[in-house]
Amino acid sequence: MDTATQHAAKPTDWLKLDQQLCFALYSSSLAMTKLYKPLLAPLGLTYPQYLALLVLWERDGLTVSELGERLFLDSGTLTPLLKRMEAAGWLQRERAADDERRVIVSLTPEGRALRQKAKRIPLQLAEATRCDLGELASLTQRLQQLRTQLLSADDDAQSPAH
Amino acid sequence: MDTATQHAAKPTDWLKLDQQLCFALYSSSLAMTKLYKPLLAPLGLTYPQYLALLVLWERDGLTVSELGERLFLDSGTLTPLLKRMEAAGWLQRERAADDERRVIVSLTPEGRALRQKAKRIPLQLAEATRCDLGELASLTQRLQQLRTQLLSADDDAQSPAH
DNA sequence: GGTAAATACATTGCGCACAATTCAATTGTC
DNA sequence: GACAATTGAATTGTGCGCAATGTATTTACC
Repeated sequence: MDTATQHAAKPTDWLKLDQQLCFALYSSSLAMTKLYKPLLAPLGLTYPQYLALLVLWERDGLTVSELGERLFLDSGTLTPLLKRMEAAGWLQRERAADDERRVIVSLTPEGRALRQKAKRIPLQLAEATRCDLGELASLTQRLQQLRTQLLSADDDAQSPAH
Repeated sequence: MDTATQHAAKPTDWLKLDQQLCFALYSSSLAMTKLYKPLLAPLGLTYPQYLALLVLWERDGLTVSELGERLFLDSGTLTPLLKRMEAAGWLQRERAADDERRVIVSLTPEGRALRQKAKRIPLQLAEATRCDLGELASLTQRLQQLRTQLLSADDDAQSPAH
C-alpha cells in the first residue's frame, strides 16, 4: 500500500493532527522562523523584516503595494513594519511625486550595506538543517506550487464563478 | 543540470527571495491559514484554536504543557488562546488535584460536538486546492521530516555541544 | 523538615497578520 | 470641470507567537 492510498483511504481519520498538511506547514514555518531568529538578531532584524530586505536588495524603490505583492502581505502588515525599519535607518518612505497616493520605499546606504552581513545567512541555515541542498531546492519548488494553488483557491472562494 | 546543481551552484544568488525555502514555507503557511478562515468562521474558530481542538478531539484532559508539546507552542501562546476557548464554552481549564501546578484542559459537550461540524473541513480544503491526495500526503511527510530537522538544529543552537 | 532547585503555568511586552474601515489622491464619465 | 468610482496607504482592533519574567507548587537534598 503506497503513501497515497494509506492516507486517502481513511475518511474517519481525516481530523488527525499528524495527517494534516496545514499543521505540518504551520509548525515547520514556525520552527524555521525560530531558527532564523538568532542569526538575524545580531543584525537587529526580525524575520519578516529580513524578507522585506531580500525584496529590496533585488530591486529598490518599490511601492508598498509592489512589496506586498512580492511578499503576499498587505498594507496593514507592511506599513508598521516599514515604519520600524525606517526608524532603524535601513530605508526611506516617501510619497511619489507623480502620484501622491503611492509610497516609494528605498534603501538607505545602511540598508544596502546590511546585505553583506546577511550574505552568509542562507548557507548557515542550510548547514544547520543538515539537509541535502537539492532536496531543499525541490521542496521549495513544491511549496511554491502549493502556494499558487492555495492562493487561486482563495481567489475562487472570494468570487465563486460557478 | 538537475534541480540540485542548478540551485546549489550559485552562491551569489543565495539571497534571492524565490530561492528561499523559508519564504516558500512562510508564504504557503499564511496562504493555507487564509484558506481555512472562511471554513472555520461559521464555527467561531480561529485556525490555531482549530488545531488545539484537533489535539483534544484525539485525547481529552491534557495539561497545557502536553498540548504545547503536541502543537509546538508554549504557554505564552496557549494560555490566552485556551482562555478565549473557555469563554466560548468549548473547554474547561482546572488545576489538577494531585499537582496544583498543572492545568487540565478538558472539552465541554459543546466542544466535543463541534467535531461533527468540523468533520468535512479537511475534505473541503483538499478539494479547494485541487491537488492529488497522495501528493498532499507525501508533502506532509516531507514537511514533518523538515520540522524535525529544524527543531533539532534549534536545540543544537541552544546548547551547542561542540 | 527546612531550604534550594526545578517545574508548570501566567503575565508582560513587542511584532507581526489581517479584516474592516477611513482618508486622500486619481481616474473615468458625463 | 463636477462628481462618482476607484486606487493606494494608513489606521483600528483582534488574535496569535514568543522571549523574558513572575509566581506558586513540588521535588531534592542535606
